[in-house]
Amino acid sequence: MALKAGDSIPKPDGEWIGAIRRHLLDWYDQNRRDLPWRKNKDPYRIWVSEIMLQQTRVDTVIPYYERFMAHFPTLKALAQADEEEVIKAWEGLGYYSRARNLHSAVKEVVEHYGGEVPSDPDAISRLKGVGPYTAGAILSIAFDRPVPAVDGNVLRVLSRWFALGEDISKVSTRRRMEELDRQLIPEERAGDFNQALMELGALVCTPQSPTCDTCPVRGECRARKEGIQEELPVKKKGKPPVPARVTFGWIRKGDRVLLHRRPSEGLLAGMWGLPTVDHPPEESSPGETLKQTLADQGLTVELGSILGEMEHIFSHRRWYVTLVEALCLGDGGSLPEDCRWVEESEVTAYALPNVYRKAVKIASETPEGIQGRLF
DNA sequence: AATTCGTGGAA
DNA sequence: TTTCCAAGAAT
Repeated sequence: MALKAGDSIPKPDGEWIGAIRRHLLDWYDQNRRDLPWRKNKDPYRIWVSEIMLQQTRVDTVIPYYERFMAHFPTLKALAQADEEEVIKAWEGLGYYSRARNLHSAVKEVVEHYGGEVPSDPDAISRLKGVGPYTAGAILSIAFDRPVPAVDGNVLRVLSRWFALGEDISKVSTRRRMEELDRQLIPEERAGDFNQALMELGALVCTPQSPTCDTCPVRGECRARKEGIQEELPVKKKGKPPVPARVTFGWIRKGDRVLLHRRPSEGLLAGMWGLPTVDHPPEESSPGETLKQTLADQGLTVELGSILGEMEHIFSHRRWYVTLVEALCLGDGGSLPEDCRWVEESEVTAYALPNVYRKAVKIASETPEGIQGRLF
Protein backbone atom coordinates (compact mmCIF):
# COMPACT_ATOMS: atom_id res chain seq x y z
CA MET A 1 0.00 0.00 0.00
CA ALA A 2 0.90 3.63 -0.21
CA LEU A 3 3.55 5.18 1.98
CA LYS A 4 2.29 7.15 4.95
CA ALA A 5 3.35 10.34 6.63
CA GLY A 6 6.60 9.99 8.49
CA ASP A 7 7.97 7.41 6.10
CA SER A 8 11.30 8.52 4.74
CA ILE A 9 11.40 10.05 1.30
CA PRO A 10 12.26 7.40 -1.26
CA LYS A 11 15.57 7.70 -3.07
CA PRO A 12 14.89 7.05 -6.71
CA ASP A 13 17.81 5.41 -8.44
CA GLY A 14 19.65 7.11 -11.26
CA GLU A 15 18.41 4.82 -13.98
CA TRP A 16 14.79 5.43 -13.02
CA ILE A 17 15.35 9.19 -12.95
CA GLY A 18 16.92 9.09 -16.38
CA ALA A 19 13.98 7.20 -17.81
CA ILE A 20 11.48 9.58 -16.22
CA ARG A 21 13.25 12.65 -17.57
CA ARG A 22 13.58 11.26 -21.06
CA HIS A 23 10.05 9.92 -21.38
CA LEU A 24 8.44 12.99 -19.83
CA LEU A 25 10.37 15.55 -21.88
CA ASP A 26 9.85 13.61 -25.13
CA TRP A 27 6.15 13.44 -24.40
CA TYR A 28 6.06 17.16 -23.59
CA ASP A 29 7.77 18.03 -26.86
CA GLN A 30 5.02 16.19 -28.71
CA ASN A 31 2.02 17.17 -26.61
CA ARG A 32 2.60 20.59 -25.11
CA ARG A 33 -0.35 22.90 -25.59
CA ASP A 34 0.15 26.13 -27.48
CA LEU A 35 -0.74 28.49 -24.64
CA PRO A 36 -0.45 32.29 -24.87
CA TRP A 37 2.12 32.50 -22.05
CA ARG A 38 4.36 30.08 -23.89
CA LYS A 39 5.10 32.43 -26.79
CA ASN A 40 8.37 33.48 -25.19
CA LYS A 41 10.17 33.49 -21.85
CA ASP A 42 9.53 37.07 -20.84
CA PRO A 43 9.59 36.83 -17.00
CA TYR A 44 6.78 39.38 -16.77
CA ARG A 45 4.51 37.36 -19.04
CA ILE A 46 5.31 34.16 -17.15
CA TRP A 47 4.68 35.93 -13.87
CA VAL A 48 1.25 37.26 -14.85
CA SER A 49 0.21 33.85 -16.12
CA GLU A 50 1.26 32.12 -12.93
CA ILE A 51 -0.70 34.54 -10.77
CA MET A 52 -3.82 34.17 -12.90
CA LEU A 53 -3.49 30.39 -12.92
CA GLN A 54 -3.52 30.13 -9.14
CA GLN A 55 -6.57 28.03 -8.33
CA THR A 56 -7.95 28.83 -11.76
CA ARG A 57 -8.33 26.64 -14.84
CA VAL A 58 -6.32 27.21 -17.99
CA ASP A 59 -9.43 27.59 -20.13
CA THR A 60 -10.78 30.23 -17.78
CA VAL A 61 -7.52 32.17 -17.69
CA ILE A 62 -6.76 32.37 -21.42
CA PRO A 63 -9.19 35.16 -22.39
CA TYR A 64 -8.37 37.14 -19.28
CA TYR A 65 -4.67 36.75 -19.94
CA GLU A 66 -4.98 37.93 -23.55
CA ARG A 67 -6.97 40.97 -22.50
CA PHE A 68 -4.67 41.78 -19.60
CA MET A 69 -1.51 41.55 -21.68
CA ALA A 70 -3.05 43.66 -24.43
CA HIS A 71 -3.79 46.30 -21.82
CA PHE A 72 -0.50 46.00 -19.90
CA PRO A 73 2.03 44.61 -22.41
CA THR A 74 5.05 45.34 -20.27
CA LEU A 75 5.96 45.33 -16.62
CA LYS A 76 6.39 49.08 -16.71
CA ALA A 77 2.98 49.59 -18.26
CA LEU A 78 1.41 47.69 -15.41
CA ALA A 79 3.50 49.50 -12.84
CA GLN A 80 2.35 52.87 -14.13
CA ALA A 81 -1.33 51.97 -14.18
CA ASP A 82 -3.79 52.97 -11.48
CA GLU A 83 -4.97 50.20 -9.23
CA GLU A 84 -8.56 50.85 -10.34
CA GLU A 85 -7.58 50.09 -13.90
CA VAL A 86 -5.78 46.92 -12.88
CA ILE A 87 -8.72 45.64 -10.88
CA LYS A 88 -11.03 46.43 -13.77
CA ALA A 89 -8.86 44.28 -16.03
CA TRP A 90 -9.11 41.50 -13.45
CA GLU A 91 -12.89 41.82 -13.13
CA GLY A 92 -14.59 38.44 -13.06
CA LEU A 93 -11.49 36.35 -12.40
CA GLY A 94 -11.90 36.25 -8.64
CA TYR A 95 -9.37 36.29 -5.82
CA TYR A 96 -8.91 39.99 -6.38
CA SER A 97 -6.07 40.31 -3.88
CA ARG A 98 -3.98 38.52 -6.51
CA ALA A 99 -4.33 41.55 -8.77
CA ARG A 100 -3.56 44.01 -6.00
CA ASN A 101 -0.51 42.02 -4.90
CA LEU A 102 0.71 41.67 -8.48
CA HIS A 103 0.35 45.39 -9.08
CA SER A 104 2.14 46.18 -5.84
CA ALA A 105 4.93 43.71 -6.59
CA VAL A 106 5.43 45.02 -10.10
CA LYS A 107 5.83 48.53 -8.76
CA GLU A 108 8.30 47.13 -6.26
CA VAL A 109 10.32 45.66 -9.13
CA VAL A 110 10.43 49.01 -10.89
CA GLU A 111 11.48 50.80 -7.73
CA HIS A 112 14.07 48.39 -6.40
CA TYR A 113 15.17 46.19 -9.30
CA GLY A 114 15.29 48.66 -12.17
CA GLY A 115 12.20 47.17 -13.75
CA GLU A 116 13.80 43.76 -14.24
CA VAL A 117 12.21 40.76 -12.53
CA PRO A 118 14.85 39.50 -10.09
CA SER A 119 16.23 36.03 -10.78
CA ASP A 120 17.38 35.63 -7.21
CA PRO A 121 15.20 33.11 -5.31
CA ASP A 122 15.10 35.14 -2.11
CA ALA A 123 14.35 38.42 -3.84
CA ILE A 124 11.58 36.97 -5.98
CA SER A 125 10.06 35.15 -3.02
CA ARG A 126 9.72 38.42 -1.13
CA LEU A 127 7.45 39.88 -3.80
CA LYS A 128 3.81 40.14 -2.78
CA GLY A 129 1.69 37.27 -3.99
CA VAL A 130 4.71 35.15 -4.93
CA GLY A 131 4.77 32.01 -2.82
CA PRO A 132 6.85 28.84 -3.07
CA TYR A 133 5.13 27.54 -6.20
CA THR A 134 5.09 30.80 -8.16
CA ALA A 135 8.70 31.57 -7.25
CA GLY A 136 9.76 28.15 -8.52
CA ALA A 137 7.69 28.49 -11.66
CA ILE A 138 9.15 31.86 -12.63
CA LEU A 139 12.70 30.83 -11.75
CA SER A 140 12.55 27.62 -13.73
CA ILE A 141 10.43 28.67 -16.71
CA ALA A 142 11.80 32.17 -17.27
CA PHE A 143 15.35 31.76 -15.92
CA ASP A 144 16.03 28.05 -16.40
CA ARG A 145 16.86 27.55 -12.75
CA PRO A 146 16.58 23.89 -11.68
CA VAL A 147 14.22 24.47 -8.74
CA PRO A 148 10.92 22.78 -7.87
CA ALA A 149 7.54 24.28 -8.76
CA VAL A 150 5.11 22.07 -6.93
CA ASP A 151 1.46 22.79 -7.64
CA GLY A 152 -1.61 20.58 -7.36
CA ASN A 153 -0.71 18.71 -10.54
CA VAL A 154 2.79 17.90 -9.35
CA LEU A 155 1.51 16.79 -5.96
CA ARG A 156 -0.85 14.40 -7.67
CA VAL A 157 1.67 13.06 -10.17
CA LEU A 158 4.41 12.50 -7.60
CA SER A 159 1.94 10.90 -5.19
CA ARG A 160 1.21 8.35 -7.86
CA TRP A 161 4.72 7.82 -9.17
CA PHE A 162 5.94 7.01 -5.66
CA ALA A 163 2.65 5.70 -4.23
CA LEU A 164 2.72 8.24 -1.43
CA GLY A 165 -0.38 8.26 0.76
CA GLU A 166 0.42 11.50 2.53
CA ASP A 167 -2.33 14.12 2.65
CA ILE A 168 -1.45 16.56 -0.15
CA SER A 169 -3.54 19.34 1.40
CA LYS A 170 -0.88 19.72 4.09
CA VAL A 171 1.91 22.25 3.72
CA SER A 172 4.35 19.74 5.17
CA THR A 173 3.54 17.34 2.34
CA ARG A 174 4.26 19.99 -0.26
CA ARG A 175 7.64 20.65 1.30
CA ARG A 176 8.55 16.96 1.21
CA MET A 177 7.40 16.75 -2.38
CA GLU A 178 9.66 19.65 -3.24
CA GLU A 179 12.63 17.75 -1.88
CA LEU A 180 11.58 14.69 -3.83
CA ASP A 181 11.04 16.75 -6.96
CA ARG A 182 14.42 18.43 -6.54
CA GLN A 183 16.12 15.11 -7.21
CA LEU A 184 14.26 14.69 -10.47
CA ILE A 185 14.74 18.09 -12.10
CA PRO A 186 17.43 18.05 -14.78
CA GLU A 187 20.01 20.82 -14.95
CA GLU A 188 19.06 21.32 -18.59
CA ARG A 189 15.47 22.18 -19.49
CA ALA A 190 14.37 22.65 -15.90
CA GLY A 191 11.48 24.88 -16.96
CA ASP A 192 10.28 22.39 -19.53
CA PHE A 193 10.53 19.57 -17.02
CA ASN A 194 8.40 21.44 -14.49
CA GLN A 195 5.85 22.37 -17.12
CA ALA A 196 5.84 18.81 -18.43
CA LEU A 197 5.04 17.55 -14.96
CA MET A 198 2.08 19.93 -14.75
CA GLU A 199 1.01 19.25 -18.31
CA LEU A 200 0.98 15.53 -17.60
CA GLY A 201 -1.18 16.14 -14.55
CA ALA A 202 -3.56 18.29 -16.54
CA LEU A 203 -3.89 16.05 -19.60
CA VAL A 204 -3.12 12.46 -18.55
CA CYS A 205 -2.59 11.99 -14.85
CA THR A 206 -5.91 13.62 -14.04
CA PRO A 207 -7.66 13.58 -10.64
CA GLN A 208 -10.41 11.26 -11.86
CA SER A 209 -9.95 8.49 -14.37
CA PRO A 210 -6.33 9.06 -15.31
CA THR A 211 -5.59 7.71 -18.79
CA CYS A 212 -2.66 5.55 -17.80
CA ASP A 213 -2.72 3.75 -21.15
CA THR A 214 -1.45 6.90 -22.86
CA CYS A 215 0.99 7.89 -20.11
CA PRO A 216 4.61 8.28 -21.20
CA VAL A 217 5.85 7.08 -17.81
CA ARG A 218 3.36 4.31 -17.13
CA GLY A 219 6.26 1.90 -16.83
CA GLU A 220 7.82 3.95 -14.03
CA CYS A 221 4.67 4.56 -11.98
CA ARG A 222 4.35 2.66 -8.71
CA ALA A 223 0.66 3.49 -8.23
CA ARG A 224 -0.13 2.03 -11.63
CA LYS A 225 1.97 -1.02 -10.87
CA GLU A 226 -0.08 -1.59 -7.72
CA GLY A 227 -3.36 -0.59 -9.35
CA ILE A 228 -4.05 2.17 -6.85
CA GLN A 229 -3.85 5.15 -9.17
CA GLU A 230 -7.52 5.96 -8.54
CA GLU A 231 -6.95 6.00 -4.77
CA LEU A 232 -4.20 8.58 -5.00
CA PRO A 233 -3.54 11.26 -4.08
CA VAL A 234 -4.98 11.33 -0.57
CA LYS A 235 -6.59 14.69 0.11
CA LYS A 236 -8.56 15.83 3.11
CA LYS A 237 -12.07 16.89 2.17
CA GLY A 238 -12.97 20.54 2.45
CA LYS A 239 -15.97 21.88 4.24
CA PRO A 240 -19.04 22.84 2.25
CA PRO A 241 -19.80 26.56 1.86
CA VAL A 242 -21.64 28.04 4.84
CA PRO A 243 -25.07 29.31 3.80
CA ALA A 244 -26.12 32.89 4.54
CA ARG A 245 -28.99 35.13 3.53
CA VAL A 246 -28.12 38.62 2.35
CA THR A 247 -30.00 41.55 0.86
CA PHE A 248 -28.73 43.67 -2.01
CA GLY A 249 -30.14 47.13 -2.51
CA TRP A 250 -30.92 48.54 -5.95
CA ILE A 251 -31.30 52.04 -4.68
CA ARG A 252 -32.26 54.71 -7.16
CA LYS A 253 -32.26 58.46 -6.99
CA GLY A 254 -33.27 60.02 -10.23
CA ASP A 255 -31.25 58.19 -12.88
CA ARG A 256 -28.53 57.23 -10.44
CA VAL A 257 -27.89 54.11 -8.43
CA LEU A 258 -26.08 53.72 -5.11
CA LEU A 259 -22.79 51.80 -5.10
CA HIS A 260 -20.93 50.82 -1.99
CA ARG A 261 -17.30 49.91 -1.43
CA ARG A 262 -16.72 46.88 0.74
CA PRO A 263 -14.29 46.90 3.67
CA SER A 264 -10.60 46.56 2.87
CA GLU A 265 -10.45 43.14 4.50
CA GLY A 266 -12.50 40.01 4.14
CA LEU A 267 -14.69 38.75 1.34
CA LEU A 268 -14.41 40.84 -1.85
CA ALA A 269 -12.16 43.23 0.02
CA GLY A 270 -12.17 46.77 -1.29
CA MET A 271 -14.45 45.93 -4.20
CA TRP A 272 -17.39 48.05 -5.28
CA GLY A 273 -20.85 46.56 -5.28
CA LEU A 274 -24.45 47.11 -4.37
CA PRO A 275 -25.25 47.96 -0.75
CA THR A 276 -25.25 44.62 1.07
CA VAL A 277 -26.61 43.67 4.46
CA ASP A 278 -27.29 40.44 6.28
CA HIS A 279 -30.86 39.26 6.06
CA PRO A 280 -31.81 38.18 9.57
CA PRO A 281 -34.07 35.13 9.71
CA GLU A 282 -36.55 37.01 11.87
CA GLU A 283 -36.93 39.78 9.32
CA SER A 284 -40.25 39.16 7.64
CA SER A 285 -40.31 41.84 4.98
CA PRO A 286 -37.04 41.87 3.02
CA GLY A 287 -35.28 45.19 2.98
CA GLU A 288 -36.09 46.40 6.46
CA THR A 289 -32.53 45.83 7.66
CA LEU A 290 -31.24 47.49 4.52
CA LYS A 291 -33.49 50.49 5.05
CA GLN A 292 -32.41 50.75 8.68
CA THR A 293 -28.72 50.46 7.82
CA LEU A 294 -29.01 53.20 5.24
CA ALA A 295 -30.92 55.37 7.68
CA ASP A 296 -28.02 55.03 10.10
CA GLN A 297 -25.82 56.44 7.34
CA GLY A 298 -28.10 59.40 6.86
CA LEU A 299 -29.94 58.04 3.83
CA THR A 300 -33.71 57.86 3.84
CA VAL A 301 -35.22 55.40 1.39
CA GLU A 302 -38.64 54.07 0.53
CA LEU A 303 -38.64 50.34 -0.09
CA GLY A 304 -39.97 49.06 -3.38
CA SER A 305 -40.54 45.59 -4.71
CA ILE A 306 -38.30 42.55 -4.81
CA LEU A 307 -36.50 42.63 -8.14
CA GLY A 308 -35.24 39.09 -7.92
CA GLU A 309 -33.59 36.35 -5.94
CA MET A 310 -30.37 34.55 -6.70
CA GLU A 311 -27.84 32.16 -5.29
CA HIS A 312 -24.12 32.64 -5.44
CA ILE A 313 -21.48 30.22 -4.22
CA PHE A 314 -18.06 31.35 -3.09
CA SER A 315 -15.37 28.87 -2.12
CA HIS A 316 -16.41 28.91 1.53
CA ARG A 317 -19.73 30.73 1.59
CA ARG A 318 -23.08 30.40 -0.09
CA TRP A 319 -25.19 33.51 -0.48
CA TYR A 320 -28.94 33.44 -0.91
CA VAL A 321 -29.53 36.92 -2.22
CA THR A 322 -32.70 38.99 -2.21
CA LEU A 323 -32.46 41.97 -4.51
CA VAL A 324 -34.64 44.80 -3.27
CA GLU A 325 -35.32 48.08 -4.98
CA ALA A 326 -35.65 51.30 -3.09
CA LEU A 327 -36.09 54.96 -3.87
CA CYS A 328 -33.95 57.53 -2.15
CA LEU A 329 -36.02 60.39 -0.88
CA GLY A 330 -33.18 62.51 0.41
CA ASP A 331 -29.93 62.47 2.24
CA GLY A 332 -28.31 64.62 4.86
CA GLY A 333 -26.34 66.34 2.15
CA SER A 334 -23.23 64.26 2.80
CA LEU A 335 -22.55 60.74 1.65
CA PRO A 336 -20.22 58.28 3.40
CA GLU A 337 -16.80 57.88 1.78
CA ASP A 338 -17.55 54.31 0.79
CA CYS A 339 -20.77 55.22 -1.04
CA ARG A 340 -21.32 56.77 -4.44
CA TRP A 341 -24.25 57.71 -6.65
CA VAL A 342 -23.54 56.44 -10.13
CA GLU A 343 -25.48 56.80 -13.35
CA GLU A 344 -26.89 53.44 -14.32
CA SER A 345 -24.99 53.49 -17.59
CA GLU A 346 -21.75 54.13 -15.70
CA VAL A 347 -22.05 51.20 -13.33
CA THR A 348 -20.17 49.00 -15.78
CA ALA A 349 -17.19 51.33 -15.50
CA TYR A 350 -16.61 49.92 -12.04
CA ALA A 351 -14.89 46.61 -11.44
CA LEU A 352 -17.72 44.62 -9.95
CA PRO A 353 -17.32 41.07 -8.65
CA ASN A 354 -19.53 38.62 -10.51
CA VAL A 355 -22.01 38.28 -7.69
CA TYR A 356 -22.82 41.98 -8.11
CA ARG A 357 -22.68 41.94 -11.88
CA LYS A 358 -25.35 39.28 -11.84
CA ALA A 359 -27.52 41.40 -9.56
CA VAL A 360 -27.06 44.53 -11.67
CA LYS A 361 -28.05 42.55 -14.73
CA ILE A 362 -31.23 41.37 -13.05
CA ALA A 363 -32.09 44.87 -11.86
CA SER A 364 -31.37 46.47 -15.21
CA GLU A 365 -33.43 43.94 -17.10
CA THR A 366 -36.44 44.31 -14.85
CA PRO A 367 -39.08 46.21 -16.79
CA GLU A 368 -39.50 49.83 -15.83
CA GLY A 369 -43.15 49.21 -15.14
CA ILE A 370 -42.33 46.83 -12.35
CA GLN A 371 -39.58 48.97 -10.90
CA GLY A 372 -41.83 51.97 -10.74
CA ARG A 373 -44.91 50.09 -9.68
CA LEU A 374 -44.80 50.83 -6.00
CA PHE A 375 -43.91 54.49 -6.28
C1' DA B 1 -2.03 24.16 11.20
C1' DA B 2 -6.21 25.69 9.73
C1' DT B 3 -8.91 29.42 7.39
C1' DT B 4 -9.81 32.59 4.16
C1' DC B 5 -9.73 34.36 -0.03
C1' DG B 6 -13.92 33.81 -6.38
C1' DT B 7 -15.40 31.64 -10.07
C1' DG B 8 -17.25 28.35 -13.36
C1' DG B 9 -17.08 23.69 -15.31
C1' DA B 10 -17.65 18.90 -14.98
C1' DA B 11 -18.88 14.47 -12.99
C1' DT C 1 -28.36 19.12 -6.57
C1' DT C 2 -24.05 18.31 -4.53
C1' DT C 3 -19.29 17.70 -4.78
C1' DC C 4 -14.91 18.54 -6.22
C1' DC C 5 -12.02 21.15 -7.87
C1' DA C 6 -7.91 24.50 -10.90
C1' DA C 7 -0.59 26.10 -12.53
C1' DG C 8 -1.74 28.87 -4.20
C1' DA C 9 -0.78 32.74 -1.03
C1' DA C 10 -1.65 35.25 3.10
C1' DT C 11 -2.85 35.19 7.69
